[in-house]
Amino acid sequence: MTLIPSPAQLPTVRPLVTVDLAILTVREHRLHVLLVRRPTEPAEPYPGHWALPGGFIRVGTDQTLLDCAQRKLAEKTGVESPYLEQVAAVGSADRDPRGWSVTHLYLALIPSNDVILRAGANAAAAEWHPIEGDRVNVPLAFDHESLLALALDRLRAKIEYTSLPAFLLVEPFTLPELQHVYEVVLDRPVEKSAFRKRLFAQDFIEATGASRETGKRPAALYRLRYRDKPVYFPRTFSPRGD
Amino acid sequence: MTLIPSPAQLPTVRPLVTVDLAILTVREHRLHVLLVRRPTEPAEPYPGHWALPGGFIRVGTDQTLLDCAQRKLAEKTGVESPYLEQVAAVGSADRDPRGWSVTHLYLALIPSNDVILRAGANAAAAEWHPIEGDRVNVPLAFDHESLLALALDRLRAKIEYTSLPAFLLVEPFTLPELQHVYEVVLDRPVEKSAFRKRLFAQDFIEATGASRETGKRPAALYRLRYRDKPVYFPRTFSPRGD
DNA sequence: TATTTAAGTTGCACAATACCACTTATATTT
DNA sequence: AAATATAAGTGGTATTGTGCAACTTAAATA
Repeated sequence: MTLIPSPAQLPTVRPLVTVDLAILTVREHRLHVLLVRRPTEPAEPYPGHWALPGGFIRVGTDQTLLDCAQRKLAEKTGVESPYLEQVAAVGSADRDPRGWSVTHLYLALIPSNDVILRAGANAAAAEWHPIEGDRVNVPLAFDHESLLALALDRLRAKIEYTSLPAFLLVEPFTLPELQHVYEVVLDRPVEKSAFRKRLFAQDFIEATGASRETGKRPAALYRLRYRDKPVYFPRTFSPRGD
Repeated sequence: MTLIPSPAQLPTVRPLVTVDLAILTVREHRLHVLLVRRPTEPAEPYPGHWALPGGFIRVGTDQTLLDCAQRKLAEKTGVESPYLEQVAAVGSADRDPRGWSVTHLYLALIPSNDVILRAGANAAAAEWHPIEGDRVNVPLAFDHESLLALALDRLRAKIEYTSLPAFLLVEPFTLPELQHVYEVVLDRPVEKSAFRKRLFAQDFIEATGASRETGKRPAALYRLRYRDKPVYFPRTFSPRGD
């Protein structure tokens, strides 16, 4: 009996593979995260709980991990090309009661203005929830509280030395508006003069010529020179008392 | 006929889930990466090619993604607790001919001295290969060339503002040795005086009292104060001519 | 016209690094 | 033994980007 070369051994038991999104925006002077309600069927884990939007990779539909994240973002928000960044992959035997699972966490920054929330097929409702510190005001399904904390850590770390917050605003925007976004995310005041010098030194914004009337002296409007990626500053922010 | 609540729909077709490691060290004044040879059976993809060490998650064995990375690292090198960091997850329909797959890339830094290379069950040979720029001198299987580039990018970015290179040395080490590791990884000279002032300002190293004879003036030996995590410097390195 | 307020600017202080010259310790050469 | 070479290690000024505070400017309002 001749042995046919045995086919390569592929694992028959495979982990569940998902993508989850921490979609963040600034509304009413506070950072918010988009949450969806899990289905209420008792067969589902965490029925009725709030969760980060996400779901299984669709092997037939999604060409890449990033495609999958973009698809889910568009499904929930209608936003097509926001800032979208992979934060981390978290995988373990016990994070999902249905079995060994790996989730791929993406951070999305979008301006709150141009969002039309859509309840997805697998989610009864989608709502903005304000962020208090590292948490949100409702319990989350699975390990989504720690996923949210990871995304917030990433955002707050990068804000110290990048222009990421610009992606939370609609263009054109004024410098006081941009400064305010920094202050909301960092949860501390930012010094006006140093802030503006940083921006101008990198010249990643340009004046539109127009200005916005706000009741007092009008503020000049700016747009980004490059929409695709953030600018890196040579040093971090940090008030002297550190 | 009564409907039983349908069980939650889990995907029946699931991606392959793997972990790959970029294990880096400095030998003979150059950065090296550990590569293994893929099995030569024709049923295997990329038979006989060099590849980053890695493999499928073992759902029965590995409790977490990190556990899996640690297990594979120990299998190949015998090193138990090096610096190990998740770099990124890369997933797509076409990166592995056997089907939709996601790999989880980890970066490991180890001192070359205490390594005993072991050919694993699924790899005929394990060898150090010198790194030239972003590449290695042999073609790699799958998308491992771009994975390697990702790991190198991460290392080089972090070296600009952290003490990561210390994990590439055995303790105790001298400051000229540490400086040399920085220069090898950055592929540019580092200014001695500024370098030392940075180190001392963070005080993450302490003198052992002993010194190493090198032919000329002996160099003082130092050890790390904290083995678990790198130190972050307040600014990046960068020569003025940038 | 004076006042108020937010937008925007100017100038000096300060901290960390770049760069360069110098001193020190050891081995080697004369 | 003294001079020399070389790598280890130190000190001092220049430069850069931020922190901080006072100032000017432009509009709305009293």
